[in-house]
Amino acid sequence: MPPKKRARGRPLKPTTEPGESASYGGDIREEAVKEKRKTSNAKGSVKTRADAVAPAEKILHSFWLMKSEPESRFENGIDVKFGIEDLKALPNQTGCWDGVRNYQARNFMRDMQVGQQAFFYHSNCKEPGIAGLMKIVKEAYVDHTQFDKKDVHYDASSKADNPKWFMVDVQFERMLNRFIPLSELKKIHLQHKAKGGALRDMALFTRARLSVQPLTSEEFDFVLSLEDKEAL
DNA sequence: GCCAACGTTGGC
DNA sequence: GCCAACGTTGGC
Repeated sequence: MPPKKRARGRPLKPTTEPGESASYGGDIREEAVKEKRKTSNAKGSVKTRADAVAPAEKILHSFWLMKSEPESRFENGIDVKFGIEDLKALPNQTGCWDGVRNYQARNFMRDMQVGQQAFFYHSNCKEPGIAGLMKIVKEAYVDHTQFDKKDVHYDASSKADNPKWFMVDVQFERMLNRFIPLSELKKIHLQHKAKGGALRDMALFTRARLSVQPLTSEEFDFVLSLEDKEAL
């Protein structure tokens, strides 16, 4: 992989570990495990034994939304700004998505596969929303910034022999034909929640604070289709 | 700049 | 293992 400048994810403060059993980490997968246990448990009891069931297959998501801040904001004297234009400006238009310090978001990054697409979402700014598309070009590997005392996302609790935090490499793919503002997505989400539709359960609204989130292919296609339609 | 939502921590 | 206090996210 080309060595490159950094792209930063949502500059979350380093948190100390609650252990790997993050409350939401792989929630969907856990649901799948539960289902599997139910059906494969001969006694059909509520109680299940972990060693009595076959491991559930990993349910892998294929589409993603990743948040970053396009406007300057200083954290410990360091500017955490990283918008889609910053990614575009890097060599090979590629950067590593470092600085993610949330277990659920980390787990999703570890599920990412090379070639998958992600929306670049602008957060904490004048007009939040989806700016463009990028591609995962390197699967999850250790986020070196957790060991760098000078880095905003330094995590003293993470040990080199058992790193807590990971990142992926992303490459700019293209801008959307138009910026899709959060406000518009929200209106659609509310409509779909009331009457049904692709965005009824979109993580952007059901898990607003999650900085790396999966989309179903229906959600992805729907959002993408908006770029060629008139703004609401 | 406010503050609701919610993830994390730590006391018990 | 509960849950109150705390800290952060991120829209508004």
